[in-house]
Amino acid sequence: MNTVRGARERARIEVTAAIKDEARRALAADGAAKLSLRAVARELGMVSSALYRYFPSRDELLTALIVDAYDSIGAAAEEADLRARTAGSPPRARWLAVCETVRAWALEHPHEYALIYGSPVPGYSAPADTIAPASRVADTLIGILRAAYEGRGLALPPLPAALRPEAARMTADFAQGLPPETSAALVAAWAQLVGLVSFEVFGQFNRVVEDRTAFFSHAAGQLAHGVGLTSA
Amino acid sequence: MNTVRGARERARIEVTAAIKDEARRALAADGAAKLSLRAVARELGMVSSALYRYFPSRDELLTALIVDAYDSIGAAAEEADLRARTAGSPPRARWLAVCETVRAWALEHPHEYALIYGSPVPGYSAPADTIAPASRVADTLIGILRAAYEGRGLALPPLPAALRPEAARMTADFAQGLPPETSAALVAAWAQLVGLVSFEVFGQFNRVVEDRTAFFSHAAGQLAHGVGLTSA
DNA sequence: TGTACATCAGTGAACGCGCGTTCACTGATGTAC
DNA sequence: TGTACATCAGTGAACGCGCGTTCACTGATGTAC
Repeated sequence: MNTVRGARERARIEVTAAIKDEARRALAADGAAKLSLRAVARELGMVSSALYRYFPSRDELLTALIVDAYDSIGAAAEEADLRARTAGSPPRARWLAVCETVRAWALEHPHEYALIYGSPVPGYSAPADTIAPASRVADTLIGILRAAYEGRGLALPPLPAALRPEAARMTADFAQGLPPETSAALVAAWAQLVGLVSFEVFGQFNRVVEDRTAFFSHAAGQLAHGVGLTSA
Repeated sequence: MNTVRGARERARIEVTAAIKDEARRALAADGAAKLSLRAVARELGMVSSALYRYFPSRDELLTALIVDAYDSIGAAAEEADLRARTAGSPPRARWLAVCETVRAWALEHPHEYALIYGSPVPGYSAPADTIAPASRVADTLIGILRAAYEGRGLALPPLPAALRPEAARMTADFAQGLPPETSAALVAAWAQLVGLVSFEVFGQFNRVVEDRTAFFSHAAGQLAHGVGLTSA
C-alpha cells in the first residue's frame, strides 16, 4: 500500500494543509513579520500548542510558506511557457508570456510575493530547502533563451573585458549551452523584471504609472530585447 | 534671534537626533517590523514614556526614519550628479555615477534601503510628507535626461500606440520637456535599477553573481542605453 | 537685576495585550500477536 | 477475529517575555514684569 493511507496519515496531510492555508491568510492580512502561531491556531479552533505536532517552530512554518510560494510562482511560469510552446509561439512570445505570468501571480499573491522577493524577514535565514524551488522561474527563462539560441540565435554585443570571467562562470554554473553575454544579460533581466513587478506590487507606481498593464507589456518587451530576443 | 537657540531647544534637537540614530541602529539589527520604542529608550538610558515627548507614536518615528532615508539617498544621488557635472562629464557618465551611488548607498545602509524600497511595513501607511523626498533620486535622473535631450538628443524608438497616452501623461506630470518615449523608458529604468540593487542587497545574488561590482557596472550601462544615453 | 509663574523634559508605575514554547495529560487510532 | 500495547493528535495550564501607550508627578529651564 503506497497510495491509500490510514485515517491518521490523511488527517495529518489535511491539517497540515489547513494550517498553511490559514497562515497564508494571516500573511495576507498582516505580513510575514507578524505571522503568529497562536493566531493561526486560534483561527483553526485549535490550541496553539497543537501546531507543534505539525511544525516544530514558527520559522519552520515560514519556511514551508516560502517553499510553497516559490513552487507556486515557479509552476505558474512553467505552465505559461508550456502553453506558449505548445501553441507554437517563438521564444520572444514565450518570454513575454512568462513575464506577464510573473506579474499576474505577484498581483494575485502580493504578500507571498513580498515573502520571496521583498526585504528578507529579520532574524530569519532561509534554509537549503528553499534553493531549488527558488530557481524555477529563472530556469524557465533560461530554457527559453536556450531554445532561441539553438534556433535562430541571439543577437547580443560582446561583453566588456571586465565582465567576461564572471559571465563565463555564470554560464558554467547554471546556464550551460548559452553564450556568456546571454547569461549575464539574463541575470540582469531577471533582476530588472522583479524590480518592475516589485514597484507595482509595493506601491511605488502610485501617482506615477496609471496604465500599468500597458506599461509592463512594453517594459517586458524591452527586457526581451535586452537578452537578445528580437521581435519575430 | 533665529540661529542661537535656548538650552531647551538645543537639547530637543540633540535628543531627537539621538533617538533617530539609535532607532537606525535598531533598524539595522532587527528590521523595521521589530523596531521598538522601548528598546530605543532603553538603549538611550531613558524611560520609554519619555520618547513620547519627541514622537507621538511609533509610526511617527518610523515616518521620520523613512523621510531621512529618502533624503539621504536623494542627497547622495544629487551630489554624485553635481560632481560629475562639475567635472564636465557627459550625460551618460552622470547617469552611471548616479547608479553607482545608489548602489553604494544601499550597500552601506541595507536596512534603511529596505525601509524605502523593500516590502512595505505591514500596517503602516506612508503619510504625505514622504512623497517629496521620495522622488529626489528619480528627479536627478530626469535632470540628466533633460540635459542630454537639450544637448545632442536622445535616441529612442517610437512608442507602441498602446502606451502613447500613458507616456504623454507621465511627461506632463513629472518630466516636462522630455519626449514621451523617454519618460516611459526612464520610469522603467528606475524600477529596473532598484531591482538590480535589491537583488544584491537582499541576497538574491548569493550563489549567482560573484563579481557584483563588474556586473552592476555593465547592467547600469545597459540601463543607460535603455533610456537613450548612448556611449560618448 | 530679581522674582513669580508658565512651560516642558523626563520619571515611574500601571494598563492590557499578544507572543513562542514547554510539559504532563487524555483519549482515540493503529499494530502485533 | 480479538485483545494488549504503542503511537500520536490535541488539551490546558503555565513560564517568561516584550510591547505601545497613558497618566499624575517632579524639578529644571524659560519668560514676563
